[in-house]
Amino acid sequence: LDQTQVNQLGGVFVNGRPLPNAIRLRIVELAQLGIRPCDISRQLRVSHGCVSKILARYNETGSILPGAIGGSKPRVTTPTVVKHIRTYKQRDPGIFAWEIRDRLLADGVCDKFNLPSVSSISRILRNKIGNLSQQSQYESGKQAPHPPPQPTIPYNHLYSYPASKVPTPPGMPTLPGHMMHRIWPSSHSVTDILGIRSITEQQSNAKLEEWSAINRSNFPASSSPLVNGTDKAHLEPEAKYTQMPNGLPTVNSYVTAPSIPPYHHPTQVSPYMGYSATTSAYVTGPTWQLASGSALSPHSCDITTPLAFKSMAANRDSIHPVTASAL
DNA sequence: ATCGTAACGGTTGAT
DNA sequence: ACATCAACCGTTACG
Repeated sequence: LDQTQVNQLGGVFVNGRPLPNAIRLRIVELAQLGIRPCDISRQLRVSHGCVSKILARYNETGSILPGAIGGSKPRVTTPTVVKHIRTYKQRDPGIFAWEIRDRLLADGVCDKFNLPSVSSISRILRNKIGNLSQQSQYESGKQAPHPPPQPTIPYNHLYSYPASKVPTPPGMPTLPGHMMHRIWPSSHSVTDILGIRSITEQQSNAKLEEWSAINRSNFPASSSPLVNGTDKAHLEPEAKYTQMPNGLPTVNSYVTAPSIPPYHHPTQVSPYMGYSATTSAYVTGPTWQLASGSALSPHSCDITTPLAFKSMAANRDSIHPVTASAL
């Protein structure tokens, strides 16, 4: 159950599982400081292949999050089918799943290969159509079908994919004002970000992974990643980890920094100070040890990370001024 | 020396 | 409740 391993660089990883978000975050941030990928790889002890992948993904999606793991895209349960099922159920709340199935076939909504199984239908009834009273919101607007049982934690603000595939480099191209707050990368207040993140992650590590699903429920001619992302987030049953954070993250503490200066004053955003400090706080946080244990274990390498920085700085000295100053 | 990428062994989760 | 299986994971190695 604990498949934690050590790579060639001495870094800890869990085979088959995504790198912890804290590390993903640092990869992107170091890159934004102008540090070369190969150096990031060595310093964070993450394979350069992985660094490359994460940075590439970040450049085109704007998110540091891993893709959606597992599951399968609906083969029969298309939005259209769900809509019809909802209608049937609404018209006749006492209808049986097998009756719905028959009707789907009779009404030509599905052919016999397209046809959902009875258990599928009942699952849809259970999960996607809980309350039959109000449901029109989903069709027209962008509201959750069933109200979020828990306060919606605004981690979307930190991790969501931007509406366009436009990379959000230091220059930071502008997006519609109302979604400016969604732009994730911010060189500003790393502490704030990590602070929020720790709370966020306390809530559920797995949830982040799930809602980060980019195109999982993506049907042909579907909408933007952003929409899908938020949709998915709202549609999640998410009854698994109902761990409530003691304090709620304040959206306001996240300050949007529209631009990232070419160079920072090293003291301003110093990986050495900033990261080790914030990260250790992040790691040793009170309620940090959650259920999803295995994925968190690599965080323990945070302890060793400062050492990595030190040795690097000692070794390479003035070879790469940028790197050196950043360290 | 760097970096993109495919093979590989692994996990996940909707169907 | 259980099995599939296609999605993704990070590492490794090659070019």
